[in-house]
Amino acid sequence: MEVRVRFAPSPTGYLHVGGARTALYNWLLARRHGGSFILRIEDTDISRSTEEAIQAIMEDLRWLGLDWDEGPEVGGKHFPYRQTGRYALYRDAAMRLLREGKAYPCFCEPEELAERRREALRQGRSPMYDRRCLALPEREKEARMRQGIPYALRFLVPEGEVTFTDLVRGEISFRNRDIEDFVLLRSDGSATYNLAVVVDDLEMEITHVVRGDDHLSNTPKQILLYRALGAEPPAFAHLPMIVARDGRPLSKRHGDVSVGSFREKGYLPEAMVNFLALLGWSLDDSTTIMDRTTLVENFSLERVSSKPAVWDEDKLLWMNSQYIMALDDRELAGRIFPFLVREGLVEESDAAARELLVKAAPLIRERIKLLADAVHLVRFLFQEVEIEEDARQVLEEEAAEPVLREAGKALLELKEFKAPQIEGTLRAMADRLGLKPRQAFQPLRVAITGRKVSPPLFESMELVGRERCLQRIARALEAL
RNA sequence: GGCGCAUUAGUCUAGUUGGCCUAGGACGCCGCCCUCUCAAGGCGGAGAUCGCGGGUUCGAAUCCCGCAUGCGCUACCA
Repeated sequence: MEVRVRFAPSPTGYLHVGGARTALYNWLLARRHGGSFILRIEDTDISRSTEEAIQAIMEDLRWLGLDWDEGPEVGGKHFPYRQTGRYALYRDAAMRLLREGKAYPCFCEPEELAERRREALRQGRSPMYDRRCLALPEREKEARMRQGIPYALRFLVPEGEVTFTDLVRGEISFRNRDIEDFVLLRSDGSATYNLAVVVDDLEMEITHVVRGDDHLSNTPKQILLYRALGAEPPAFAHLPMIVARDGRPLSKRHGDVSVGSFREKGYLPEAMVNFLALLGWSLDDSTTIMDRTTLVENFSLERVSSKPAVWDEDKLLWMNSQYIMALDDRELAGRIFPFLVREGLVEESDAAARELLVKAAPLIRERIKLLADAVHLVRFLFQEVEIEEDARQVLEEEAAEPVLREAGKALLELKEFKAPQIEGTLRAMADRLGLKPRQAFQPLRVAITGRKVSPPLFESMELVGRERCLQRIARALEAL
């Protein structure tokens, strides 16, 4: 049987890392088994769903390389792939349940239900629906319906218990008497989450429901619904939550955890994917860096952990640096370039700048953990330098003036303005002045790059070029 | 209150059927080396009585029971 999985975000905000991991695991499972990965937008909550959020979620999924086989923009035979277009399906299912006596109308008002719930809690009782509308005489129900009194449709939870095998956690069971008669259709006719998911997963022939842990207690309700509809439930796998260091579920409270924000900070999608994959899953006892192919070839739900994982950005950062170091010059430059454009350092169309960046790539590769880190490291290549505040002190040191003076002369006489030659002549100069390398080179670094920290000096000078180097040295000298 | 799930170092985790675990790997941290700055790299180090308490066993992180803590659900949200 073909493996069919889905990622079903509700577009009430941006895709956050927890959602991204859920999507990734689903995608991985589909790719591992040559199945289908379906994207379905759960926008039954119209008031909170937005079109922008849908677009943003799709953009983030694409950025991560999680392509869907069916869903918005790609279509599929189970169209449409957003719940707002599937009302008829939910209604049909609900009405069928009503006809078969597996659901019943409830005329209770939301406010009064809320009040009863509060009261129950106050008295230490379980705040479950008391089925008072189920007890209504048939004639009374019909009368009220005829009068047009709005009603919600509740599922009549049967007796017994629900036991299922979660692919991550093993056997889990719930007693039905702990499950209340949940609402299927709201009084405005719209479907609630539990009804919609079941109807959709059924209609879309989903074989594995892989989702967050927070849905674990919804599962028995859904299984009951599958059975009531005369269908076999799919397999379930509940992923542990991603929490912050304080042990609470990761959320906005802990800073921006949207996938988009990581992209903007300069994380690589391949690093995100690798890191996300390892948040709750492992290949073995030692493999940490894995490319997409390795992930696809080895992913299995059996190796998914059931304990919540703490989001550790330090490790993500390290992983990102690993992926950055693995990029070749041109690729790395290509990824950094947009960040320079964003900073206004270069024009999008500046081909020469692109080439210069390619040459600078080997100098910065091991010095950045985020693509955005490159900006301040290469700024001096694209802009005249402005000496940074904390770098001025370097020029105030005693050795600064003679170094700049002598270096200027030495560089002027150099036949070939290449890193090895530059290094040779500058080291000789340092010897002549009786200075340690550091004493001799720091003032030059500040003059050329404007900062105390920069890519390797000689290579940087080569890229800046003789003329500009001499100008910068002269300027620094004037400023003394 | 009820129901459910989880519990190996600061963190991610390995540990699938009890012995190869005096608990392995990685991030982070500390030290040394390398060094023109910063990194990267190399070498080394600290850090876990495997939540707690019982039990089963020749032997338990691994099996059983109890407890504690945390989290989730308990909506006409998803």
